[in-house]
Amino acid sequence: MLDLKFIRENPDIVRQGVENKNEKSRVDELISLDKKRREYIQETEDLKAKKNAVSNQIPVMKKEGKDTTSVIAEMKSIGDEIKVLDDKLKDIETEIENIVMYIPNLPHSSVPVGKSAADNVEVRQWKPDGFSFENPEKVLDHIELGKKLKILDFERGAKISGSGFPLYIGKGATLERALINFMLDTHINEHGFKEVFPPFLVNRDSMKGTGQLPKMEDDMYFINKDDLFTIPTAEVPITNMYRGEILEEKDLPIKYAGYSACFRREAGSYGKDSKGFLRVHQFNKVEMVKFVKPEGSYDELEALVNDAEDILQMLKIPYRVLLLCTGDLSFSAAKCYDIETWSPAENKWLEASSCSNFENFQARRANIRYRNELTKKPEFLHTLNGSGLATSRLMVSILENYQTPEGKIIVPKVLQKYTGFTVID
RNA sequence: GGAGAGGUGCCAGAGUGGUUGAAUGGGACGGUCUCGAAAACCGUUUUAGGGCUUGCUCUAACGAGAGUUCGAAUCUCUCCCUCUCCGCCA
Repeated sequence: MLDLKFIRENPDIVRQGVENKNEKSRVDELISLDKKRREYIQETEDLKAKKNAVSNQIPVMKKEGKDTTSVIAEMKSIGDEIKVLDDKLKDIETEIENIVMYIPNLPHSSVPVGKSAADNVEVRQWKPDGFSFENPEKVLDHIELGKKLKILDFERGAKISGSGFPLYIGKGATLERALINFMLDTHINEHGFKEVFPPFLVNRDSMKGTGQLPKMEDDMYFINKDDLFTIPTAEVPITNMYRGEILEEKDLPIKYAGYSACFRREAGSYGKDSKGFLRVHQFNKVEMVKFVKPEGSYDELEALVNDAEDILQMLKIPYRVLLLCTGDLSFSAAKCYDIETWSPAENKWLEASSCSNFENFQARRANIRYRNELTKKPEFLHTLNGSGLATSRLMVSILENYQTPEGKIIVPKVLQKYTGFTVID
């Protein structure tokens, strides 16, 4: 959520930012509503002040034995007036909220302006020693490998739940678990994160806090009976840990890493890049979330990307880092890097991580503040999060990059102590 | 799911219709005292929003929302949460 005062004072900046994000805005409407809102506030508060003053006199008058019936009657009519104004005010505030909750975060000045993913900028590429994009041998894709080695079963997953719910079996399941543990351990022991294991179902306020609602409601699984949403990412429960709280400046930055299953309806995306693991309704992810002071948040973003990259370097998976252009940025993000890993069978890059700085956009929605030691005032902090990383797309790269000409899979060195085996055959 | 108790400031805890944004205690911060510290004493200590002469002023908030009333932390209703007991259960 953007600051109403900021919108009021900088309508052009807001309009431009929203346009660069390929979104529509109702800034003008918002500004005129805001003006009306302030007029109503003044009117209603003047009446309330008067009412309070007179009401406080009533007990005094009674004590003095004076007749209060006419004052009471007068206050009653003022009360009715206040009620009418308050109702109007509430309507306006609801309308303002409806507009403001749909205004996206503005892109940071360092983000390239662009329309679509084609305008994203490659920042760097990394590949292990001796790696080549050319493959003399025939490479199997992850679906073929999964079937041949009996470690992935998409058909039975579909029978149990539906398409997009993969089933991991035997060494495939162990490898998945090993990967999760390896990533968590690395972030906790080497990158200074604290482990958290969050709930997978969250309430409506949490979904609003991180920006999934109201805009993306159709993409979320919803349990009507209990008014709960399955999380699309651990970002939601972890960021909302501090919703409505004021933190101490000395405790910042706060860094959490947590595993969760992630649930996405992916409404309307059937057919496109949807085979196997490429687009699924349930996947596993280790998420990193940071709560930081505003002034250092862009350094924290760079560090966050590096922490995610570390995992891939240890796994020896080729990857590249993209700086997303304005048009490809998500609703809540001010700046975002995607990390894509290489799939030799698809012969393309697959998005495995997204690291974003939300500045105070989420903090404002979720009302997460810290007390500035200098000013002693509560201020909104900045939130960031990054996948570190999502296993499903990463699993594609691991299986495909680590296959042998005979169609076996070598377990990456760093995962071997977690799996207890070195080859899948 | 059933029965009961309860949700007040950083914490503890009073307050059952009338200047109560809230007693009292603790903590924290500032000051006096001290070589220094402790103790003692004095003072400060929620947040959001509006207005203008930016310092003041007004409004709102005692789990959330609605209601009664001239006036609500206090009364009524709905919801949420916590605790205790019972039931069920990984």
